[in-house]
Amino acid sequence: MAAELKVSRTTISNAYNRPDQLSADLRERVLATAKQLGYPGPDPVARSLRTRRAGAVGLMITEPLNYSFSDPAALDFVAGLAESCEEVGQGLLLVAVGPNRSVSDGTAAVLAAGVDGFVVYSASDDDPYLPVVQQRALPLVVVDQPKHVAGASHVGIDDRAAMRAMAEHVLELGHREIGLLTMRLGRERPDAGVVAVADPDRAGTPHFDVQGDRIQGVRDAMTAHGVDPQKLVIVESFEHQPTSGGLAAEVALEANPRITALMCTADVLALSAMDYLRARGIYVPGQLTVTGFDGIPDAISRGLTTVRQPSIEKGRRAGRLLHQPSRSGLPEIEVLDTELIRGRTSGPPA
Amino acid sequence: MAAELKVSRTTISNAYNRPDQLSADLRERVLATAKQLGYPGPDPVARSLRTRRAGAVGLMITEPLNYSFSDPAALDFVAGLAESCEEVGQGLLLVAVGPNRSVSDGTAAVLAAGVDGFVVYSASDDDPYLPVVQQRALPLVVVDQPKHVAGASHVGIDDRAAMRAMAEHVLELGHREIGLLTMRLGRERPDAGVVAVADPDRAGTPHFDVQGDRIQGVRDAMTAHGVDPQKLVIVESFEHQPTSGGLAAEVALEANPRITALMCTADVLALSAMDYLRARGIYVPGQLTVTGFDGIPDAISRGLTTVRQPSIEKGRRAGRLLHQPSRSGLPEIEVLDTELIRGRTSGPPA
DNA sequence: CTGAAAGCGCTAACAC
DNA sequence: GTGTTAGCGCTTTCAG
Repeated sequence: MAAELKVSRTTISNAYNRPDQLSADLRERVLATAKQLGYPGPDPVARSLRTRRAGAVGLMITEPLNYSFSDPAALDFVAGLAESCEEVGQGLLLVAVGPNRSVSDGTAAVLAAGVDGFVVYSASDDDPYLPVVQQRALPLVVVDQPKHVAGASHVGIDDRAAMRAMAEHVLELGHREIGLLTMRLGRERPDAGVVAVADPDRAGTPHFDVQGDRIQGVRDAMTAHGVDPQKLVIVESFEHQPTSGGLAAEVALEANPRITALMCTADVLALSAMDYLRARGIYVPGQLTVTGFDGIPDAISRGLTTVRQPSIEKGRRAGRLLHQPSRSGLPEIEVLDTELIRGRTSGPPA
Repeated sequence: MAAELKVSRTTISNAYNRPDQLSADLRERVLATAKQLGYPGPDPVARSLRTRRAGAVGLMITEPLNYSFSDPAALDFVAGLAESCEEVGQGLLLVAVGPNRSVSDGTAAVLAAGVDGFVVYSASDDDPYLPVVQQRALPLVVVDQPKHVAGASHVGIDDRAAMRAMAEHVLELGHREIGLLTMRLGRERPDAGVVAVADPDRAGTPHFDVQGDRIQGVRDAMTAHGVDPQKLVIVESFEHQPTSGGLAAEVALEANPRITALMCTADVLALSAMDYLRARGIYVPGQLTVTGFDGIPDAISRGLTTVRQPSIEKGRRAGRLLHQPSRSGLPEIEVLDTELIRGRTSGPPA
């Protein structure tokens, strides 16, 4: 350290961190000499070690990156989180631990993150990195899923109720044969294929709580309407491609050609399904009702019947939970509101 | 440090970092005791201080966050960078220093970032944070702009040539009255308004090199075709809203109703302009030719005549430059290829 | 294969 | 308003 320019290290430190602790004149001189000597200012790492604050929060992304970066809802969440970090002058450290990477590498990355707290976004309940991030013993906020993580705060919505409301809407229109297109239900690729009808085993014990809750929501509504919930055809799209929804729609209609409504657990799925149906000359909602979930701008502008959830707000809340922890120190649960949007893609069955 | 479980600190350290340096049995015992004692493993910050490696790269974003998160081209860049970081097990630290924040706060954030290198994405040549990040004396990669930063590597395209090629295309179709819709040309909001014709002063000395080069490219082509480059109507959109392109189109057509071609420096601008024109009942390309820049998926699918640039690849390259620096240690310049896409939005003037 | 000692660069307490 | 001292938690020689 350049204490040798003329004064002690404290003075240097003060020059940078406490302008009021020394004469403006001296401070000027210190800074000038520093610049001249090429001293880049206090080392942030050393400072972090001493102050025990890293000045950043970690965002652990366990899904493949192209997944997160292609879903507007996920991006909105990140934007909201980034925004709340910017507000308080914190950095946001993306820790990507997708399937392209060995678990040990990923573990190392989580362990190496110099952060003051973690946000976990939408992980499966058996995610291998969850124990690792818990081990860090830092403030932790889980967004969306898993729904229950010991010691972690949570930000999410009532997926079951929201999806149930959507299913009520569909059932009230008169639909009885329903297909549900869902994102992956487990970390492992299903034997049946990348896009396939989920076998009862897999659909019965989903490792992604959000998907599970939404399935349950549909079944709740079916039961309430006297429809056998076992009749629901669930198609799982394991990957996240622009055409996934279309493929899933095709699989669903093959599995049960009498389906009159396709409910999707994400707008991106629904929009892709609509593209597929249009290409096939199938009219929406005349011949088939399609519903989504998320309320992304594209869905709204295309008139999709969907559930709007406040994705940006989720990010902001997650940030806030980290930046201004509750006085009790106990984890907090925030359940945000959703809104059913009746668009132009749902109508009575043909 | 929990050296007191039974052995020395070295042994603990080795247990975590050098499994081969001690008996598997002892290692087991150490790890078990650690878990029992609730020792979360080596502190990443202390380790970074000692090893002089932070395990992360910083991404400095000087534009407002909603700007970056609403432009697919910018997102693709981030995705590419994140991908290359994931590959090598590095984190990606977002340092947002937008205009919502005081310069001193932003400076502090840049100075506080515990990273091994920085990427600066698309900043103005007079950005106040540029000197700060340079002061850090870390490996630095600038993407897009400014085109020349001392000591920094650069990843970008030949904006001038790419835009010139597009202008040639437009001129060859016969257009002579051209409007150019561009992103902001300076950090300060122009006096004329958020969306306004850029006065010669402002258009003549743009602080965003990319925009400047693209303007120059259009003028090059005009000159080559014997058209007075001063006739070009340049409309600057200072902010980045979904309707910005439409507003800019309106301003351009008001300034010169004889315009037959609207060239845009971004697809998002062009698509918004198309929406506006459609709402006004103006046919593209029948009555007006519209061109874009970037080659985002939406533009391609809507048949926009545009320039495709490899945004994801830019991110990957930027990451690579940081992760595997040249052996010479000298800054490197990478100029990526672009491709002119002749879509369905350009045609002969009416 | 294991231990002792040094020190990364900084800031917080406290004395002057 | 300025200097002295101690130590954040770790890894890295170097000896045993």
